[in-house]
Amino acid sequence: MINDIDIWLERLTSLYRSQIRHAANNEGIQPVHVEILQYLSICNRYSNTAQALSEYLGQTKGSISQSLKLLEKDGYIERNQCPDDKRVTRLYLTPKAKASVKRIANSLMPNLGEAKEASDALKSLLMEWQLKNSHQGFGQCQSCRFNRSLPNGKFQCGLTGEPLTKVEVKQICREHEFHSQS
Amino acid sequence: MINDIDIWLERLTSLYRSQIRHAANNEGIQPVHVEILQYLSICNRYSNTAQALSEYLGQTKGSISQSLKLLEKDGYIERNQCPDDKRVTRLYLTPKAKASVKRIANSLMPNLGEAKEASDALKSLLMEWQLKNSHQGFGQCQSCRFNRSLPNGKFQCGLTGEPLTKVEVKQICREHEFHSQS
DNA sequence: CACATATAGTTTAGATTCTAAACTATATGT
DNA sequence: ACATATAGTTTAGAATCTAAACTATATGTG
Repeated sequence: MINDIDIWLERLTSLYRSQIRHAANNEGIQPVHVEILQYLSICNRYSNTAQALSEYLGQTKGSISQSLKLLEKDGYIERNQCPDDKRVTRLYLTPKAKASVKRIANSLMPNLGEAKEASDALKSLLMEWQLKNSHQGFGQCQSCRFNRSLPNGKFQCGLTGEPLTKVEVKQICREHEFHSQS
Repeated sequence: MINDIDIWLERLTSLYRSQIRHAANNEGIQPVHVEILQYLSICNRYSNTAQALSEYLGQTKGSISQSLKLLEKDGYIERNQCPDDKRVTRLYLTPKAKASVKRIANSLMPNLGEAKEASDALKSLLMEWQLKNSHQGFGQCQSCRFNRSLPNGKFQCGLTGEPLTKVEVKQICREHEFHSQS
């Protein structure tokens, strides 16, 4: 027997995808491309790679690779080989892509960001889910167990030791882990 | 600027789809087919049609039609022309399909149905969303403005006038509308 | 009744995406 | 030096998606 929460989640998912499809149509690109651009607009500087995208969107590397080729051809992204690890190619949004992402964000669920309780509920749902499936990764630094608050009001990543600005602490990171419960 | 709730929703959506994809793999069918079977397992007797599926999943009728053809060939669904309106074909899950749906439900988010607050938050999110986009439809009768509670503990649909059992009042209906806010 | 229009669903063709597997290249560990 | 792991690309074939044309039934109007 399917329970209530599955039904709501199912419906939310379908609705969200419908909206993404519609937004993609308006921009003249594919739904997956919207998701890729969105991810790149909210991920941090450790997480802007094809591999991370593949994990985040749950699709094969090959599929992502093809989408990226198209997005580059159409002037939405730029690629840079990482000097520290030459296997890695970092991805960057062009101004054209940033404008698209902005338009899309405005078209999705206007003014829904205000719903504080809903936001908290979604977060805790996600947390429980990821913990249960030991499917770690992908969350904002501000909710990560590696994140430290410094006395000066700034933040620091306990994994890399690097300082994080107020903007960066809200970005999505591959290495994100929730605080463990018990 | 993308806000928090968009990020959580985005992530929940991606995770959910990953799980569906995985479940579909285990069953040897396509992800869309899982969604179709799930919908048919929770919709009521007015809503088990190709048209409703097309609206619910936000895909073209052609696409749905093709999926249904495959599902019928593989013994997951049966079709019956509706005697009252011969344009309509009603869809029914076979025992094989019901078994699949059961396995899939168990593999998704074990024990997550208990989270009462999360369930409420999702519901109110959905409600706000559907109202804002005047995108009505698809919800459980128990939250519909047409649903009436009878003195004997049973329910009645104000649109069709038909009585609803305790099971039916939890099913998904095409004609569902939330109570309007003001 | 005749006609126009709306709705449910199917079919077709072409573009796109997805997956799986083989492949290149760089890093890491012993 | 060697085995193994990781990042990413390429390829081929299967599946999906969309859009548009099409059939069939219902409904509304003069």
